Parts: sequence; structure tokens; C-alpha cells
Amino acid sequence: MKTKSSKCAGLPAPAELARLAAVLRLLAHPDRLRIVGRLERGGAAPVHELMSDLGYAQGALSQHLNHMKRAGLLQAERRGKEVWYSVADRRAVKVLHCMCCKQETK
Amino acid sequence: MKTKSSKCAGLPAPAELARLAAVLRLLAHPDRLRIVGRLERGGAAPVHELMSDLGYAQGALSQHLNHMKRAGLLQAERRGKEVWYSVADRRAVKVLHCMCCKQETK
DNA sequence: TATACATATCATAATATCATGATATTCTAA
DNA sequence: TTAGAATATCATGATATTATGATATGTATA
Repeated sequence: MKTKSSKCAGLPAPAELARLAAVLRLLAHPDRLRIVGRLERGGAAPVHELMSDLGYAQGALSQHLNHMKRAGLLQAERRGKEVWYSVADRRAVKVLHCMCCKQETK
Repeated sequence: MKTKSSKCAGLPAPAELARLAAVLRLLAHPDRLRIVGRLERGGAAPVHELMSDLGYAQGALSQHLNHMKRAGLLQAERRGKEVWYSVADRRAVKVLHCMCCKQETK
């Protein structure tokens, strides 16, 4: 069995690190963090609902959602006129929690 | 006992979210992630050691370190001519781990 | 097909971040 | 107090992100 199983044993290689950083960059934005939080507790939701719940402009929200979707953090599913978004990569909510709970795991 | 103890119950307020995002932005950089990883496993180290270990230019490295220090992620201690850096906020390593281990906590 | 609703994309100006090289500061030892 | 090592800061051009308003695309229904 390779040493590098589920727990990241060594630090990721440079290329992988760059990818991780890119994903983190997406989470490093107040609106996008809020979107993740909302989707986590409220479950999947169509864009217009996020729009009214969170109070964001349509264009901006759509761009945030699409960025995160392209990175694999969210997933989208069309239902009629609507497009429902939900969290696809649990690292998103994990990072949010890590950040919220200071010093939790001493 | 307030509902909002160690586990973040509600989503943080906007101002707090902005602060979290700012800290995340610092972690969202390959070099800085690498620095955190290095300090985590190797323990505290003086700048010149990080410089040779990681292969970064002096000025750039110093700026990375200072940004993270100002944000409270790292701490610095002068020992003679050297300044030793170490991790001050465990959220830094937690986030790194979250990002490394895809889907660990289903 | 025409209309309206829901979402996506585009253009662009403002702002932030980055890398780099140069310079400044701090400390120790001679 | 001078020299040199270790670190910090500065200036700046290049690049990336952001916000905003306008426009385009897709979908259901009349």
C-alpha cells in the first residue's frame, strides 16, 4: 500500500498545489463563502432564490456560481426554466467550517 | 450557553465573513500554502532556511511571511540575527489538510 | 411565433495582487 | 563604529479579480 492514501502524507507536488490554491481562491470571497453556506444548510436552490435570499445582482451571482461550478465546487441541474445549484465538492463546506471555528481542533 | 459556541451555528455576519475571506485569500497561493506545510511538518524555521528549502527569493518570501503574520496566521520571533517563523493559527494547517484530502469526511 | 421569465455571457473600468529588483533596517561581531 | 549577515520594505510594471450594466441564450406558455 502506498504511503500516500487518503490522508495527504507529503505536501502535494507544485502542480497540484497550484490547483488547490486556485480552488481556495474561489472560496476566498465573502459572497462565494456565503453562497456555499447557504447551499449547505438550505440545500439546492435555483438562482433566483439565492438572488433574493442573499441579495445579490443577477449577473454577479451567475458569474460566482459558474466559476465555482467550473472548478467543481458546485453542480448545476436544469429544472424547467430554473437552474438548481448545490454543493458538489465537500471541501467547500469543510473549508468554510475550518475558517469559522477558530482553534477547534487544538 | 449561547448557541454559537465552538461549532459555528449560523453563518458569520457579513463583516466577519469578509475577514474570513481575507484570511483565506492569503492561503490561496501556492507558495504560501507550501510555507504553511513546511512550517507544519518542519516546525519553526528562520527565513533563510525557508528560503533555501523552498527555493524562494528573499524579498518575495519575506513579504509572504509578513502578510501571513499580520493576518495572525504565522508568528515570528527574533533570535539574534534570525527571525524564526511558525504557525500561529491552526486554521492555516486545517485548511491545507481540508484541501489536500478530497472527500475525506463524506 | 411572440412573450416573458430565468439564467448566462460580454465589455470594461476600477481595484487588487504578483513578481522583481533595489534599497533600507536590524543585529552581531570584530 | 564598521562590516556583513539576515530580514524587511519599497517602487513599479504585469497580471488577475471585481463590480456593473448591457445583451444574449434558453425555456415554457399563450
